[in-house]
Amino acid sequence: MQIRIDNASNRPVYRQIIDQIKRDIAMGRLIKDEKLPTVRQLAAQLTINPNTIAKAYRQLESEGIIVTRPGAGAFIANLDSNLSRAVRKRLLSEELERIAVEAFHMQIERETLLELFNNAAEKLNVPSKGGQSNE
Amino acid sequence: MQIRIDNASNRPVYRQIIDQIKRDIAMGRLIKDEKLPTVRQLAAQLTINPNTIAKAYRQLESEGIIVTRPGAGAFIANLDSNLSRAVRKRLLSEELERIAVEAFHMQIERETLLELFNNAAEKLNVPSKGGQSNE
DNA sequence: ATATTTGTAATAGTTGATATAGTACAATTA
DNA sequence: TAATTGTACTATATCAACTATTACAAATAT
Repeated sequence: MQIRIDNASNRPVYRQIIDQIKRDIAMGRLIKDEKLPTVRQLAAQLTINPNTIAKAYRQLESEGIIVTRPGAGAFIANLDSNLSRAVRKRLLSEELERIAVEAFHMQIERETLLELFNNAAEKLNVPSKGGQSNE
Repeated sequence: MQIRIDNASNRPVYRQIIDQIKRDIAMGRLIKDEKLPTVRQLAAQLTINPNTIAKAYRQLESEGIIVTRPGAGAFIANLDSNLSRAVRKRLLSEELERIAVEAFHMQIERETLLELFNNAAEKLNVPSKGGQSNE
């Protein structure tokens, strides 16, 4: 488990941990039922307080990303969003619109932005069809 | 000037103001040299502290989005990013990759995501070619 | 000229999030 | 039975965000 904390970032440490675990899952580096490092292990490895790791794990569990069992450890869970598909699409749209605003002010043209988008979608493992419908 | 503050949001008030002004510019609702509401006006209208508005304006000025003159007011500035094109592209890529991770966990397929992306780029005014090059 | 309006600055205080430190507990594992 | 694991709790420190208030210099209006 390779996690890098950027202390210069204004993004909270526990958030960086969440981001990177979710990213590793999306990239296929972590798969279902795989065991995550223990709270104390990861805390020692990153030299940060165990409470911070625990907070990240708690958050990931509340999102359904991992499953934890005291005494056993933390494990990657099934993919299963608890939100309706309409809500999920709205959330993503809001983020995409914010990026579009940024692109405008950064004077990045539509074609370039589309290229960056395709790179991102390909780099990560955004599935192509086959998902269940829940509109 | 129509600005809506969502007190339930975890996004800071001064950030919401920045977001909406940049959005209005990107949508063509605010154009160059147009005058923004005064700090005290907007503070009274939104019933928040003038310092919060001032903070938003200060931030917008530091980004080169607006120009302020004590005694006169705040005005929409020219489009002119101070960052290199490479840096701008990297910043946008990082945000797009984070969205791709979210899309994966939300089980939104690539085609749907592309559709949402196109909607966002069209809704906002992301220009299509013609921008200066600075790679 | 003078008074008003404007953005800015500075100080002081409150609240909430973030992170650390330390201890303890119940469930699992060895 | 002993060690490990995630969780819970209290206490403390720091920082960002926001409010409240006052003051100042530049621009505008009269």
